[in-house]
Amino acid sequence: MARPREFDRDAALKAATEVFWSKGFAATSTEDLVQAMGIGRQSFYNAFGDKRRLYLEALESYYRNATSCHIGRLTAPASPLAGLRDLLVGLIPDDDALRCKGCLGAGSVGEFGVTDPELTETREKVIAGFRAKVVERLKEGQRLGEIDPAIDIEQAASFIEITMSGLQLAAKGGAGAQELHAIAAFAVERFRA
Amino acid sequence: MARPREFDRDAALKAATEVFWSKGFAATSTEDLVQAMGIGRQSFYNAFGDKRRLYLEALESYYRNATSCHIGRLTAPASPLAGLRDLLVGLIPDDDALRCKGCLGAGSVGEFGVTDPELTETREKVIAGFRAKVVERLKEGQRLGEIDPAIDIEQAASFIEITMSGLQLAAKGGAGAQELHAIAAFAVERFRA
DNA sequence: TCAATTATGGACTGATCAGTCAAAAACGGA
DNA sequence: TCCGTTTTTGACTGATCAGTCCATAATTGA
Repeated sequence: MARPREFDRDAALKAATEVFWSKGFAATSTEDLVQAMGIGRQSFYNAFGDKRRLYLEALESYYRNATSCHIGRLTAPASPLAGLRDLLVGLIPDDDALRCKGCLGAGSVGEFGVTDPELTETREKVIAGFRAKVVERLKEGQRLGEIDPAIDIEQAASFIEITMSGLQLAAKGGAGAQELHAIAAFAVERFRA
Repeated sequence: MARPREFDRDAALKAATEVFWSKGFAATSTEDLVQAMGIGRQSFYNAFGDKRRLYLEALESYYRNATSCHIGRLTAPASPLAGLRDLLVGLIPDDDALRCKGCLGAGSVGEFGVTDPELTETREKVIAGFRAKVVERLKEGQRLGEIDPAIDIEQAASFIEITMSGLQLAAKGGAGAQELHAIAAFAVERFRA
């Protein structure tokens, strides 16, 4: 019983995500956003609240999608070590333009740190779920004798997370795909029994 | 034969560096800067050019100082492996407020990526010099039998760089000092013969 | 003492910022 | 058809942005 929305909310969110991803939060203006989203100013505020709300929403959907992809690569191969390798290697796109955008999640940590509790909470919730899967795969690796039994699982999981961040920052800094793929494989190889 | 500057240029630069370090480039206003630097607006533009010039200068002096500290820790111990460990552990301050500021260099990569050639050049020059020292220490480690001779030196050096970035991003994200110290030690331990 | 030069303080610029307002338009239910 | 509700459009808000202008002050060499 009211006028229906003319634009596709999901598509607009996706367009906004791209802008935030490329430019960061602070350097993105609402004008940039409405332009990229192809909607009017008031529609923007009606549908998404404000700039910060939109950023939160974009980040959340980005995390959801990225995490699901990560877990897919982590768990697809029969070999746990291969799964971990695919996880890390898969972070690095071959396409230059895509790779040097880095990771929106890493970008938000770099830009906000721990200054925004809502953002921090979202991040930690996502990471906790993902980390559990990594731990699972690491344990499996030790059970199968692929991974050095002397390695502490929790530390190894933290190490994987750190390596992911490092790879994504290096990608943003312009490192080449081949080089980064090699480093990813190198890191996982350090676990081999 | 002209009026001398009333403020200490180095101190002002240091104050500006702190602001950029805490807030990033885009989120820092010139008003923030002149306030923190304790100087007038015109003095600011006289002495430092403009906001971007000041950022470049701040980043350069930050890099110079940080790199010298890194190399100090890397080369101090007799054991190469201990040097690498001290390098990584030393990235992580115990003080919470300091630690969660992360690294200005990492921040600049996150914020600008490869979009600013001048900034990228500065970064790459610094990293090249530092990396050479890491390579040196890795070779020494292999010579002394501390480091697994099967490990490729160049990949190991890249891996150290990646781990440094990862640790600093995690610190910015609020990770604890103990946890990060443990991960740093864990990473280096992966090299042991 | 004065001329040349640079630093300083404060007002000022047009541009852009995030966000709001009001009026018109498009729909579903009655 | 007409009413209630929501979307859309475009103008508009005060605040803040980076950077400039100008008059005054402080210094040194002549």
